[in-house]
Amino acid sequence: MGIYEELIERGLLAQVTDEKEIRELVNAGKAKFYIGFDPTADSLHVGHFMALCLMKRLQDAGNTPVILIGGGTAHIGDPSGRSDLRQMMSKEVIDHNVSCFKKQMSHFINFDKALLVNNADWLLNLNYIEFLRDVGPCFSVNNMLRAECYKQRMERGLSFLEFNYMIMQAYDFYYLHEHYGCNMQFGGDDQWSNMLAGTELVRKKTGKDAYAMTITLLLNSEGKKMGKTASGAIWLDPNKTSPFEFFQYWRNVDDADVMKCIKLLTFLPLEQIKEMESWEDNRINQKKEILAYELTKLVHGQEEADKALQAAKALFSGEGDDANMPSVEVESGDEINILELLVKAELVTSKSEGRRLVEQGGITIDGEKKTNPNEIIAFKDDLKIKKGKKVFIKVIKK
RNA sequence: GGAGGGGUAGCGAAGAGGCUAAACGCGGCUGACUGUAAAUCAGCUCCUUAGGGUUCGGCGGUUCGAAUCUGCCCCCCUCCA
Repeated sequence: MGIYEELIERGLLAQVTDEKEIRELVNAGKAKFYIGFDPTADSLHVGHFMALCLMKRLQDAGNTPVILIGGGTAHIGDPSGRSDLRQMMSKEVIDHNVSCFKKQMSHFINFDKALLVNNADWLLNLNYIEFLRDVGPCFSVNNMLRAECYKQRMERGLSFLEFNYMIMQAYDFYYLHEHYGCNMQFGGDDQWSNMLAGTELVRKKTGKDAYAMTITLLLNSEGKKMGKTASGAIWLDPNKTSPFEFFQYWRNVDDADVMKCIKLLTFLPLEQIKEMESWEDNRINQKKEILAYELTKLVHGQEEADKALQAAKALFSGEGDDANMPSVEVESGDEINILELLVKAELVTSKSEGRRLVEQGGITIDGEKKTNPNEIIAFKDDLKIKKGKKVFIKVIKK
């Protein structure tokens, strides 16, 4: 089985421009493919994770990844699937984010056999008139307006700035094709129209074929994007989302989504996954544990994954070692008001919220349920606080 | 540039001088039931030193009293040019 078949089997591919050609290219390890990353935050998140995994898979099969950092396109902002205008980012912020991305990706991709480019290097110096005369004739506004990615914005308003995003992305492909021999583009399925614009531009300008394929968007059984919680994205940066939180996110996915995630995101061999599919229902929690462990290992390394697993076992089933429980340091005297403690430990954002929690019986400290919001807690070295059913934290006195 | 409509809590959306810290829905939190799942049910969901305090795009004004009336400003949408 070739890598292409494996990708299909895992359900990773959403759309391709030319199945036969792409299959041959990829299976022969002859694809030089690019994926764009918009540096709109200072860390990659789970949404990027799929793309990184796909890159790794293809790289392992002998293909060459080209990682394109959208340092230039970030100045415009992609309107695809967006209901509102993106905030314009300053050059300093973009540069900072770019460097953070580089660092994170290097844990993942073998850069000896990959390229990393930043489209700021060619987009920022374009001359408007020259550029328009160069690629402008290749784009039909009529066609662009029909593109799915603008639909939503056609109703709410689309600025000319954002309208140009597609052209920039298409130009990237053309540029990479010319300068680096890049013959394929990958991206999220929401990028499909932008990517098609690229293959068409390459064809019109050079007469050569270029290919595009999209990765399935990671949706849960309700059709919502995964990798987000109420408080924001799940980040790959351990300082923004701790390995334990990361582990717990996957440990808690819906039953209906477990096997899909395992297929899509882990590197477990397909035979093993098939075997897991035949497991009885009561092993669902084992599956979730495997999913969480594998993904944590991929992103944060084996050691962190082991720690997260141990901590989870200690907290939820009483086995294992609770030394790896997530912790925070708090400055305090030997006694502290319970509400103040909760706020300082960042378990709640206000004392009102803490008061509510305590009154509703949601706080347990060192195994003892607290219901009096005015209680003064003796604070010697550390306290184990449980908030609700799933949030555990060890508060250490600074 | 002209005409009209609009900006209310994380989101959607009521409210049109006091009874409004602001209906309702979603989301979120806690509890019950469970399997660290889903579904369901109950409560909670601005801050607080628990006395109060600060909110309805922004800054002023009228009034005993303003999310509600008013002046200017900012932003968004629709139609016309």
